[in-house]
Amino acid sequence: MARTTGSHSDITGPRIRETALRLFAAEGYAAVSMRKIAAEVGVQAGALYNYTPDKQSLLFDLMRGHMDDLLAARADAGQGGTPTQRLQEFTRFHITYHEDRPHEIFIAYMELRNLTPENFEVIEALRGRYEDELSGILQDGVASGEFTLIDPRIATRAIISMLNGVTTWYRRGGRLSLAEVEAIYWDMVRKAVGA
Amino acid sequence: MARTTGSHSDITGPRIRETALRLFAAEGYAAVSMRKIAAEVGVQAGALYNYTPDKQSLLFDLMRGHMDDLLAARADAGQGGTPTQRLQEFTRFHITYHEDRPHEIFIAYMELRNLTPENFEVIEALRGRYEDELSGILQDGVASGEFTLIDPRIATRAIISMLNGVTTWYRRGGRLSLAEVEAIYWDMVRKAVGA
DNA sequence: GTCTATAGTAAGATAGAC
DNA sequence: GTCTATCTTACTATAGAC
Repeated sequence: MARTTGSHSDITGPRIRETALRLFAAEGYAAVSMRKIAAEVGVQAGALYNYTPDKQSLLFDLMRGHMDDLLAARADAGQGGTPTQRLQEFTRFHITYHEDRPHEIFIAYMELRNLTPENFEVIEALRGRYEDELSGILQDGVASGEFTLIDPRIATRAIISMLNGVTTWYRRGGRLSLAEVEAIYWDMVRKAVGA
Repeated sequence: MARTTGSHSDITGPRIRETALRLFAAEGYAAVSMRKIAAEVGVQAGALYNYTPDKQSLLFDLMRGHMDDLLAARADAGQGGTPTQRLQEFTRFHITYHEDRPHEIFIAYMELRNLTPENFEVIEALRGRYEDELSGILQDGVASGEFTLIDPRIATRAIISMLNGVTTWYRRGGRLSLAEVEAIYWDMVRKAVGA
């Protein structure tokens, strides 16, 4: 798999990002060396520094890219309707979007502690924007009387935690289809908020 | 804080475990060096090896100790009553037990990937035993007609994920008391299972 | 753009003095 | 039981040839 001398920036760049993402998710940022990433990509360690100034930037760029993509995809998704309809759409969106991005969501929540303080602030702000969408839905639902929640802010965190858990066990081709998973989780979320 | 020569096995042992637990939870197993643990304990790095054969054993012993304690505490907790009563007790137990052990639960779920395969098998089996308790409650509730769940196995994972999320944000002395947190989560769990 | 080679640092773990 | 000192390995990052 190792390559000889040559120019491959259009291939190597994405491969470095994909490989780093996969390894960071599987083994953790601190446990993955630049040499290991390079070996799996098929280059020498020094070549990585043509694409990232350092290892921390590699992690940060992966996380920021994921959050930007997530927020953009969310902005494109359906947002109208009653709070119940919006909550169902949020549940469906969250599960579907992350279904084939288990690495991204895992890193986004687990590698926060390995970011420098400045980088952490940026990612945390983006994460807050995403979770505010769910908070808004829950608050609207309580206001309209559709939902019965003791504490919408805590409910936001509870629902996000529950939905994120999907990626820890769901595997395509397993016992359940994605549509079935969505139905099971929506059933629990809907009932949990009292809709 | 550094100590001079002397015998302190009764003090140093627990301090090493406490310090390693805290640092592993805060920064991750791979990111914490033996030198760093030793520095916070107040000994030199070499002294740690009087208490653990290696770093991996230190992590494994912490995780196994936590799971053993958790299962023992669970065995002592109330187990009788209807499925609804048992589910409420499980919810209360899980939140209360982990409230002042956020480091332990964080490590138990996040550092699994840093265990050797043999050690992973042991911890995973203990974790399965704990989650089986919840699965049993949910299955009994479905059988008795108290709960309406599409898939009790998925519900088990969803509820565990939701409850584990508590430790990521709950801080003693914050806006909510532990009793309030228990009430909020029980309200959502109860409704989610259709009780 | 990638290579080889290496500088400089830090890691896990051990040996032997006290 | 702890210390100092060290072995060996591995790490991030850089320099210069091609």
